[in-house]
Amino acid sequence: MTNREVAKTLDNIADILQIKDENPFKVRAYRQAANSIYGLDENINYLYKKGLLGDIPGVGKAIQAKIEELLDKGNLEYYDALLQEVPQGVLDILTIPGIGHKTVQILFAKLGIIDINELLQAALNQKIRTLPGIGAKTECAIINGIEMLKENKHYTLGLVLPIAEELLAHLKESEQVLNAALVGSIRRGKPLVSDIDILVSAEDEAGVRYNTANFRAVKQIINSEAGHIEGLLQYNIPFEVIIVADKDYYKSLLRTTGSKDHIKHLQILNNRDAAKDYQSEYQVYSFYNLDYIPPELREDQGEIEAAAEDSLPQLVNEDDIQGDLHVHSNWSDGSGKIAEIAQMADSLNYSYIAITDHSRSLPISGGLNEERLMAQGQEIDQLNAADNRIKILKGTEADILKDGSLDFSAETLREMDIVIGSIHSNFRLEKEKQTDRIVQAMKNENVDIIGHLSGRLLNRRPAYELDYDRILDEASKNRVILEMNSHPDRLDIDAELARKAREYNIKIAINSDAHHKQDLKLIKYGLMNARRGWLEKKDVVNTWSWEEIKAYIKK
DNA sequence: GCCGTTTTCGGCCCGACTGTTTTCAGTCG
Repeated sequence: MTNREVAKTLDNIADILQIKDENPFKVRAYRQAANSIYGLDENINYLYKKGLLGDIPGVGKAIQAKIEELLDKGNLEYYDALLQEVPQGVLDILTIPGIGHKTVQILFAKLGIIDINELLQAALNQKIRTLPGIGAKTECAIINGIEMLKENKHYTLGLVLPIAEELLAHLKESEQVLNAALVGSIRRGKPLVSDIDILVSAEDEAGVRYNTANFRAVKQIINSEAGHIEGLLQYNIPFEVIIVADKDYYKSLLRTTGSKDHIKHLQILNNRDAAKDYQSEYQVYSFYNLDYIPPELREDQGEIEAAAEDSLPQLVNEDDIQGDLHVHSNWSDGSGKIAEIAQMADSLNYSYIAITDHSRSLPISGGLNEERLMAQGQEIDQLNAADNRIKILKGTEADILKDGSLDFSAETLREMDIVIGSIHSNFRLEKEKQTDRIVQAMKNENVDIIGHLSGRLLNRRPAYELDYDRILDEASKNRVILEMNSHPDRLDIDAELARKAREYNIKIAINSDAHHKQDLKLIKYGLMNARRGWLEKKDVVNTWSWEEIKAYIKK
């Protein structure tokens, strides 16, 4: 069992206990343990073997025993019994925006609704509005919410990529496999993907078949015919393994990477049969008289024309990244000490890192008031004095309040090396008001970066209404940096807007928004998205030295 | 259910917004 699966189980237990209206502190205990496990650096099986489960914050005797049972037997009696009372389908209802545990409890108790489909039927029949405390508006919100969820038949790249990489590594271990790669939308770095596609070249298909079926996360093989294996992985993620002869590998690599529009456009360009033995994708593109096109650009958005004219962008690379400008510590809702985060940043060869904890209007996240912010600054000064391998920057992720002001005084903000302004409340203002609010923040001379601009949460919450032309115009005028938030649930701003921002000469910061030190590595998702937005090194401020950034943000 | 330079009990982040009400409960961050 993986860390994620253990954490998810504890989270589900918390949900069921909350629906059953049990002691809220007990609920929180399960949630905290789950959160700790989500953020662990180590494999939980390893910790169990070493007898270190009890060292995980929030894991006491009772939860430790439950984790051990899970890891030993693959299931947990306590949890199975809870599921008898409150089935999984009831928990799924919690994913509908605006529906919490109390509402789920009422739906379950009064109408016996046990899954999303039954809920939709009841809502369409106007039965929900008859329940105590629930009216027509909520009923409508339920219908809209379910429709939104049904449209989202896609998985976030953050969920799928680690499993895909594991399956790829597993296949590569086998002797029969000559070449193998992730292909399809994963290779193109799309934030949401519908399945995992892997291309394999092999002389012996039977060996590949055997190996695929033996991968630990394979739930079911649906189809297995010549050149092709199809099935389901954990979380019901569909996967496909495409097997070709080695001489066809690079041609197939291009074809299976897609996108469909990109391939179609290529074929119109040159309809001759490219039945050659290519040694690389570069060679395939040169057959079409084109420069090599990186997978992230292959969406038929002008990349083929650019490749023909030798004017493709030199996309930003992982090696270019010099630091991270948005990281939370245990001073607010992060889990790591500043010193540990700095150490991790050093191991990633960064030269600077900004500690940007929440501000006071986010009390649930332990937002800092002026006094604590200053105290944090002193700790950072001490750390910088003790160790100069990495520069720790003093920052804040200050809330943009409803009227566009920030909840720190100008005086306090001036003390900071870097200030991110972000919205964490009032998501549903009308378009003009929401835009005014952000423009107001951008005009604030102390704001350097706007964090997660659109507020979208993939598969969960749509972006809020904004006039993006006006935003880009003002960002450019006020020399405000826009954040490319790397969290795979956000990837905000999206690639399309990033590309547009580039036209306005707006600079982008690819930030991790890490809440655990391990999350610093999430930057790879932001990088993929930045590349999909055609961004080059010069567009991305955290490819620059801190001195260069400082000179840029000094307005 | 966890945790403890107040350790075996008694605490354990909260404030704004929304919808349903007519003073409040539920949700969200």
